[in-house]
Amino acid sequence: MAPTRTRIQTRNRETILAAGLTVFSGQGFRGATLDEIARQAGLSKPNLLYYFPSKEAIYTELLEGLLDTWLDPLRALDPSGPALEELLAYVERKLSLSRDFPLESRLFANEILQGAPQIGKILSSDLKALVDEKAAVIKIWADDGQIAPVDPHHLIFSIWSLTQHYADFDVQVRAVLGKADPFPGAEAHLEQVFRRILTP
Amino acid sequence: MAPTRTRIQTRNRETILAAGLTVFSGQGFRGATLDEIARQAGLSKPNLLYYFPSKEAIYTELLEGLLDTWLDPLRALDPSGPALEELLAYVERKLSLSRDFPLESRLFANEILQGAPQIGKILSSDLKALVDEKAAVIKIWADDGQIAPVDPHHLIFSIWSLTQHYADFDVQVRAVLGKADPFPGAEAHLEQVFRRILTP
DNA sequence: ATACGATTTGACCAACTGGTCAAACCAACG
DNA sequence: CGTTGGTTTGACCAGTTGGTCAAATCGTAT
Repeated sequence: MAPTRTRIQTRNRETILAAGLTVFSGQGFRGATLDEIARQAGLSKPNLLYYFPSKEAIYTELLEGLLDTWLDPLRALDPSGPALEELLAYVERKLSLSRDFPLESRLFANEILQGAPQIGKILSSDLKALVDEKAAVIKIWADDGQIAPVDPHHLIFSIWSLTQHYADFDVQVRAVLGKADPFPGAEAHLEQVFRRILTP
Repeated sequence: MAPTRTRIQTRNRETILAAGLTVFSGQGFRGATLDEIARQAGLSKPNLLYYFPSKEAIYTELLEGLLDTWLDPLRALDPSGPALEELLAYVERKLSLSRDFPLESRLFANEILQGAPQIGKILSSDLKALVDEKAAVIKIWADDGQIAPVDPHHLIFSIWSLTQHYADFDVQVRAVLGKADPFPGAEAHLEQVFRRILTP
């Protein structure tokens, strides 16, 4: 059963996780320090370690809590829905995650970039299984002629890539565009792009 | 004028930069250590610091040396060439960089992810200028009807995103696909995708 | 109020960090 | 051979790192 927690425990664990998200997403696991996380959280370092047994525990809990949220949009892809609309809705849900949770996106990107030492196993088991399942759905849609023929796995990679780019490379995108919020333009562009890719 | 260098200097500086590339691209700037770079290079730590004044100097030299190579494919986009072929060739050049220089790609990705503390300035000056120039070319092509209408800046972002994904998220791609080299599939997929996006 | 467990912290530690320095080493040229 | 300048290193340093611990403080149920 889940451990019983006091109000204070719940609040402080959340504060710490929020601070950890900020620091880990900007520095990666090795580059982040407990002192910095403690400062961000407004707690003393020993106090952090009263709520979490180690630096790694904070990081792991963040990543695992994140993964579900991150895959929900793909899970929601409905095999019985209209193919094109389902895929466009998936793109939009994924882009919304980038807009609303950029830190989470960068945390994940950092982990993968550094070789996925913590979640590598999960990627090749759970994630692979989910992707294979949804790729099969996409293949059926393509074979049916509901969408243009396309490699289902690479299509999924393309969706991930294009949507997460706006969170992960935010600094670059803004530097090139000037100061403007890139998301309105991104959304219109991506809808247009995927319509052209997928329309039979 | 460029500093005169002995044979040993040239060789050791290259060894150090190669080691630095490996370590920085896997850990980011803060996460990397001089000890680890020295170990990778097969040199002692004080010896590293005989060739470079600081950790940051190694990192900066790597990044700056990289940036030119990284932007060459975009520079080579020829306004007088046939639009679709030019853009498809650009995609292929960019994908080749991902295949042949994945460490360089990840080093760059790490720098951007962490807020581009070293090259932020260059992004909003040189990079922005280059992108604006090439975006204007693409706009003309679209207005001419040589390619389908598309937001030029976001098109460039899409090319960067889709091609670099296979280097930066290599671990994830391989985990999902199984062990296979993803690049042959990626190349065919991306050509198909950009043909559909750009064909008028 | 008081007693109890939950919470917080200052002091501390060993390992590691980027970096320094003087001394040793080495290659090549006269 | 010897000297000279480039090269290498062991010993060292001050600051930082993740983590520990006993003692102090707090909250609250009685």
